[in-house]
Amino acid sequence: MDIRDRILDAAKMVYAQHGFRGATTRLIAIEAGVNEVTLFRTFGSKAALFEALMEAHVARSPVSPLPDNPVDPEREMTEWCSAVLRHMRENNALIRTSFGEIEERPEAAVSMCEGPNCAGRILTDYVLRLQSMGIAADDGDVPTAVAMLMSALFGDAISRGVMPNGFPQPESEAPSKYVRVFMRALGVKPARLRAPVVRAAAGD
Amino acid sequence: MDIRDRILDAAKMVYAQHGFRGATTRLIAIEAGVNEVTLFRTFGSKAALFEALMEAHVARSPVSPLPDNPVDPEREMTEWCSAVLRHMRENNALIRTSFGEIEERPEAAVSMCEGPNCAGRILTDYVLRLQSMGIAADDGDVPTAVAMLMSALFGDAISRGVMPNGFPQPESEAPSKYVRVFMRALGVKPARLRAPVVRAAAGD
DNA sequence: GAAGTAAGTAAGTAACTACTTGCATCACGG
DNA sequence: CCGTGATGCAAGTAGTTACTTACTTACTTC
Repeated sequence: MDIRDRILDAAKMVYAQHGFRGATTRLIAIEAGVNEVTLFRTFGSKAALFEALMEAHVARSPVSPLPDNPVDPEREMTEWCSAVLRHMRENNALIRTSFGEIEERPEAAVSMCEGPNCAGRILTDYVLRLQSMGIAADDGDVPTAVAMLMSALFGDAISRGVMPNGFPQPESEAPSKYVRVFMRALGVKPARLRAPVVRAAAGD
Repeated sequence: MDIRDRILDAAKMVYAQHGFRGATTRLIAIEAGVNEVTLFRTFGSKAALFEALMEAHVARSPVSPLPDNPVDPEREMTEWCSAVLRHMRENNALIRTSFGEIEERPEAAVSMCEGPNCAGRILTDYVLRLQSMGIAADDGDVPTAVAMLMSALFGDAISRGVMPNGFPQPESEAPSKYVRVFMRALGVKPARLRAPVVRAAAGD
């Protein structure tokens, strides 16, 4: 791998674990397996390195889509939530650290929020489609329910490690549980009550 | 105020803003209006000061109660959520910072979680009472719904500043909106629809 | 007024941190 | 074979940080 990318990767790891102040150029260089001087020659300064890091991070954050034409809302939303949650969990230390430094370095947290912000809009649009199709009740408070679901994913990714019994068990079924509660809050009927055909795959 | 408490208060503020590494003994001393040497004479070391700080913090975190005999669930839960959310918002920088340092100093975040953990149990018990009274549907997923509501409060307190449009507007009405969605998810009827007699299940 | 105690002041120490400089090494193309 | 550019290495600089030491000041109590 390119030296620049190796340093960026190392910086990401070290930053996630130790924060900006704790992520010393020495540690980053060791983690990247390069000389500390190389780091300065490549990026100029620690601050510049972190700017590059944030840019690189937002550049390659995937955004999970939701189908334009909902067919099986429960399954579709569960898969979507699983993907979003997995992504958040993979980056959980990074998210926590950047949030913890909002006061001193807001840019980092703002970068981190682009993904979730976008995800929230995607989900909102999807649910509005469900409403207009008559699949979801038309008196549901969509923005609030979406905020709650997104917060649940966020909280799960970030806090489950510290307070495991505050979250649904087992971990692997959390997304489907969140989605079912979400659906009920918005008056979305489970598939088997809507369609003439029944479930072939009864999950639980 | 006692010098010890003045230092503890200052430490809390400075820590919330700058994190453990950034909260230098010098800054804390200035903020407390005492000499830096006094700080060391009082607590011995920076680490010991922070231990004392966490202890003091959990010692005086209030826990909002919920009535033993529910009368008006919507009002009661809304008031409770407002209180919990207010408390979280007041400490939002502190919560963020301690969460951001979980990897390096887990104790701080664990202390911060005691409150929410306890709050979650209180809410769960309350909802179970609603269920046994027939006010809430008996097929609702209480633990998951509670997790989602608590996450919503947590997320609101912590992230609203960075992504305001991810949360219900206006800020002041967020608690009541969360509660309404929560109630619907658990099949709790608004007060006016609840007759003295219980009707058959699966209304929606 | 003596004695004790809590606080301030000034100065210093050892370790660490971001960053620089100067020089050696090595791969590669002409 | 020679130059060039990327990298490593050793050393150094200036600033910061936790913590210490030695001394002074002010207030209380006997």
